Amino acid sequence: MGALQQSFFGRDTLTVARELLGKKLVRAFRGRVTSGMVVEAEAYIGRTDSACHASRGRTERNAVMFGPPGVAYVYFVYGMHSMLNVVTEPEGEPCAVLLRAIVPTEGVALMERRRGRGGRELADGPAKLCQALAIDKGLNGHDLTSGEKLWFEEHRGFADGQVSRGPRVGISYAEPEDRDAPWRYWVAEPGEERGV
DNA sequence: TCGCAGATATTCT
DNA sequence: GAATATCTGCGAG
Repeated sequence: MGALQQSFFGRDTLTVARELLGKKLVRAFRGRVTSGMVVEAEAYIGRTDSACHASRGRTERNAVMFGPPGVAYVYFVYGMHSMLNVVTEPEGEPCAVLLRAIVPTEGVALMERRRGRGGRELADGPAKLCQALAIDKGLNGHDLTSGEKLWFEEHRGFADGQVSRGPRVGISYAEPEDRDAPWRYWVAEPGEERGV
């Protein structure tokens, strides 16, 4: 099958964030498969980005970002929410892409069960996405190129006209110049999002 | 339909 | 002890 390899992730973070749109995120858990198409992502560029966790130096929590690309960086915030990131750029560069939203494609019923909700609210936020796919900190450091448990596949692409760019969300603590950086990418018209 | 405040646990100072 | 890359519920319009 076509799990995306390290060569895809080991590039410029903004490029990876942009090209991740339209890719399929697949999760295998307890013999069942759930998946969804990525429609929103944000880039966090460690060294020069005050919004990135790694900008304040290496800690035990963000150590994964300093490792090789193609690895999952999962962390906890607000006491109840997990978030899924993918490490990018060559090893030693603490950069990552935060996945903010997906459109469910397989295992929708199971996701609704895990979320206790359905429809558009199913996985249109970083924490919702993790809950829908049963992602928790146990997957921190997981190798996404192995094709096990959690990985990315080719699915479809989006033309530039369908992709919007803008400032990132929830990083008011960052320096103004980083706050305003248009490093968030999302699909303006997925086409079938309102179908359900 | 929109905007605001509370919740909850891990991490860092 | 304080802060956090959020979500949900509630109340008013």
